[in-house]
Amino acid sequence: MRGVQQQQQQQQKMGGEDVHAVGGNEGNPSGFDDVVVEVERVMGSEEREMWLDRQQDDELLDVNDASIFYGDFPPLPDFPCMSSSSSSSSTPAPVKAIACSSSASTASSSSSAASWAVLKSDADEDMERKNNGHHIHLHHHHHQNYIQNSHQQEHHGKVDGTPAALSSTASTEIPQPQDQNVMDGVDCTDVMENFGYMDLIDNNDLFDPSSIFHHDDTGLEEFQQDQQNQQQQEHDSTQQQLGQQVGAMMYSKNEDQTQEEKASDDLAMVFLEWLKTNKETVSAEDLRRVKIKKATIECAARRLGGGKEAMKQLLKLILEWVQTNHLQRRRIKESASNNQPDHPYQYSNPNNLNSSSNPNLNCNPILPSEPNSCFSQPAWVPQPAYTTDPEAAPPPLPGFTPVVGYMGDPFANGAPNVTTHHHPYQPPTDYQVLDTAQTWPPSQFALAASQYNSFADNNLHPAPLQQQPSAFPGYVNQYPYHYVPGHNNNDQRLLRLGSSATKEARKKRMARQRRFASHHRNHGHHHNNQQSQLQNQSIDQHERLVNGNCVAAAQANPGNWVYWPSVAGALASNPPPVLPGDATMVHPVDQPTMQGQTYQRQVATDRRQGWKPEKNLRFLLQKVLKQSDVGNLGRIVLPKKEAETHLPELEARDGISIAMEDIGTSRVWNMRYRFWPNNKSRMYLLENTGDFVRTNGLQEGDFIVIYSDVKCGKYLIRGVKVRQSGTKSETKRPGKSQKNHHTNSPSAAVNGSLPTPITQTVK
DNA sequence: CGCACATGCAGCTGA
DNA sequence: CAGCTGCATGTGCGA
Repeated sequence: MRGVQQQQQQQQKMGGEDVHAVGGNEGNPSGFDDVVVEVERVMGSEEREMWLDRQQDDELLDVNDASIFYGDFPPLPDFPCMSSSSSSSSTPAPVKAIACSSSASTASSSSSAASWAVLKSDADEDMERKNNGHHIHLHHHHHQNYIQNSHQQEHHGKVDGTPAALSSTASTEIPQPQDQNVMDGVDCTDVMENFGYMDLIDNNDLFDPSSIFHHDDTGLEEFQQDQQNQQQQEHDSTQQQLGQQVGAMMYSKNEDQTQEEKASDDLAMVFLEWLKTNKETVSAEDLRRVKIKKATIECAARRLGGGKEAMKQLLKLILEWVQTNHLQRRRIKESASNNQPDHPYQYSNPNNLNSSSNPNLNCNPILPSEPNSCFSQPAWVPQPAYTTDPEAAPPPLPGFTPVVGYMGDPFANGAPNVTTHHHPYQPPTDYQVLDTAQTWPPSQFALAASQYNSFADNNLHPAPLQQQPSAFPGYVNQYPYHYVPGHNNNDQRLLRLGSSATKEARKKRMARQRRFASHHRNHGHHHNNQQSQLQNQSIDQHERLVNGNCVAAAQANPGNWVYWPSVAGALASNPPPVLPGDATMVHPVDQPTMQGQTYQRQVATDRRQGWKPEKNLRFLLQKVLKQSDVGNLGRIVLPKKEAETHLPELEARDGISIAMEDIGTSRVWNMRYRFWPNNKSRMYLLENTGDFVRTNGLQEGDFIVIYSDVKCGKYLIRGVKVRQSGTKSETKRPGKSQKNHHTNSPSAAVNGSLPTPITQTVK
């Protein structure tokens, strides 16, 4: 399951960010992103001087490749990488707390796994060497720990056909005579020499990484060797060679050599043409700065239809982009005559700031490498929601209002980090990590990505994260959080540059976002199936594993293994339109009986009770309680259809333990979800509800609503009392007469099927 | 008529 | 014998 989710997430992630300037990228699922293709030139020792700015970056890499990765990409908190988290929920994590913590560490390590293929132009060298040729170097760096997720490996294996590729530190170096430019195990691929830095902040415009998954290390290696040989033979590489190399690089994975060569030729021609046309306006410096993740390239190529033609097209796009955007920016920048060194990373991607400075961001959801990693326990531990004893539930961390739900907030994490480190409310790293990486379901991911895109467009509107916690809209694009402008001019400049996307680019982004959204939905179903299978195998085990991921749950139910639902179920459900501006209302039917003021009141109540509207809750089902539900039987019959649709599939009649967090009290109830055979059918029940009902004073006619937290996949339950105004408590409804067929279904709720007293008050 | 669901009730367990 | 568990049956609604 997890693997699948991760994959999906990763894919999604990729979608949002791939083409970034060197810096960054949020979502490159290292799983697939492990291999990032950076179009950059391998810095020769001699060149270092010229690349002071770059050197810094390199150092960053050296220090912490993970940091690079993170930094490079804008943290997409929304990234469901968590989905892995969600997946994680279902993921086998034998030991609760430990699992989480370990995962966290893993995450960091994995994050480092990001490998970059750097497209570099040898321009510099050429320049230095008499402009005699361009070399393309592919650096591929991996992190040893990179693959911890077996699923990922599997995935890679499938895709790449070379599972080892991911894990292996394949460094593909091409004609870089001097050195491989490997830093701390991080290999960089220099594809184009003399190529400048391409600020690809808006690279999204150019490429859609969504489909990117993997790369074939083997391919890279081969390519590298090939390139090296070539280099030896023809040290005086020409521009054409460069072009070929570029082409080869772009074509690099899994393509047979012949194909690569052909592609290279074609690409070379394209490149040459372009060079001829623009040699006067484009300098080696410019080209050198063009850095594109390999994964991005691959993805983009795929999106363009794949194959040689796609690569050609892609190359054209890139060149065009360089021509139109980059140069323009560069001129502006230069004219600005800023004293600050032209730091490629900074310049290209604001995120870099973050990454470099905050190594802890290892959990960046973007990192495909380690979905699990996101499960850093620390993040969860503090969550009051899972505390068994409501009394004991600690208040939300000061200064970090959004607790559980908020953590998941896309920008809770990313925004602050991305923009600057100055944000006063920047949550602890753990939280961020947790947030993003851990539990985000794919769907969120997509949204996140889209939001991210939005960010690019809106980044100029600063808004302290903290200030709008409640506004978190969930999946909606109307992302309330805008990146906070950096305190330093550079940051702001970067942002502006990043937002300099063309209308065309914007259109593309929008289209991509739409695609992602639909993609997620599909994935959701897929996950669901996966989950089901897993459960079939061993429910108990599954429960344990899940539990392990949710430390809080474990704490809440010591000794009790509970099932933390994976997001899958939730995802499977119709994507609930999140009401903009109110995260609480995950589903329109969320509060079927509440309307207008009543609802408002409810929200207020929720907040008072510690209910965090920021949570990304997805409405699953609701049930108007019958007498038999609130009696002493301690069980509630659940609507069959909704149960089957939104709750984990039950293979055994015993069902599964399921932790239900009481939204109102944050208390976690360990309930059992099961079914009874009934006339060739099933009757689904939620057992062990007695205490919950009593605690909430629920009576017949009241209803419960079950949500799933899309971030961590846990289930939440809410008891809603329905009382006629004036009537103190007992509202015995003509129970029997009212069938709640419709009440159970969201749609029904929408239709107002729920028992809706003329005037009702939700207590 | 079939389905979903409310609940009646038999059987079992443990105090 | 109370309480719980699980099944069976009755009821209402929709196809």
